[in-house]
Amino acid sequence: MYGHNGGVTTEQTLPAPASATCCTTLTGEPLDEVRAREFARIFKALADPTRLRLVSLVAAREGNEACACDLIDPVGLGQPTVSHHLKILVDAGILHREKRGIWSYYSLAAETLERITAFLSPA
Amino acid sequence: MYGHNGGVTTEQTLPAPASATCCTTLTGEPLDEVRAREFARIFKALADPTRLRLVSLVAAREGNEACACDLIDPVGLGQPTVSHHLKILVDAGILHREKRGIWSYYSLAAETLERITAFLSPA
DNA sequence: ACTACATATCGACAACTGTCAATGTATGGG
DNA sequence: CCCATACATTGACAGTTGTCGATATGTAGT
Repeated sequence: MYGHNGGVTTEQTLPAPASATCCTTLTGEPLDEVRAREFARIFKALADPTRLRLVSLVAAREGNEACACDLIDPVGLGQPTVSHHLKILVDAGILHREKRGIWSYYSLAAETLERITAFLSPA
Repeated sequence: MYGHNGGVTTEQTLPAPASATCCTTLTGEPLDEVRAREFARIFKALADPTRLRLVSLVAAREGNEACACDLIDPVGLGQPTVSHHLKILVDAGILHREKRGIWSYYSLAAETLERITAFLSPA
């Protein structure tokens, strides 16, 4: 009776969970495996100090938007590392990216943050 | 007969950072490294499908409380693995544990969940 | 004491993660 | 075209994580 859920691996570049995560709450029906994986993906993106600081740095900007170049110095890590973290946040649907000329501008994805708070709120 | 309340032990190991995380919001002042680490620790506990399902299974119970034995079969993993995940959730301050007789009862820690929603809500 | 049961802990393993240096890919200015 | 700038990608590495089987701890009943 020992269920083995071996290597459930390799999902790459889902744009955003979106559909099934809508309206789901922690205190509602017990999460099925699919939804649990989708929400875990979002929480995983927030489960790193550097990424939390990046999100808060974006949120602190006028218009909730910041250039990548403005984010590198404050977190004190290398440019490739910051780029890597930003990619994870974008893939999880927490930030939006928009290229303008040379620069990449990142902004808060309010939809996802609202979905997370809705998920946790009736606790 | 389910436990006679004789040795009810509500152990609490490092419930949560609490102090510095109080009232902190994502959209307020940019997170310093200490607070970022504290919130990352909570999100990390939620960043796993199995643990999300465990929390939702507890939340689905009457009184937001469940025995560990009720949680093992639904998630389909081994008992040591479930015990490990529950420990992580307790250490992160997301669940409370209370031993009654032979059983360990887990319940939602509303304080922590509220702090997370407060952290994300003004998004 | 012995047995049965519920849970926690340990040791090990593969898989994943965060970080960096090096390199690649645009974009705009001269 | 050449070059500097802003980001992204790659490859490598140590550290962490999820899972298991085996074992330990603890509680209650006989």
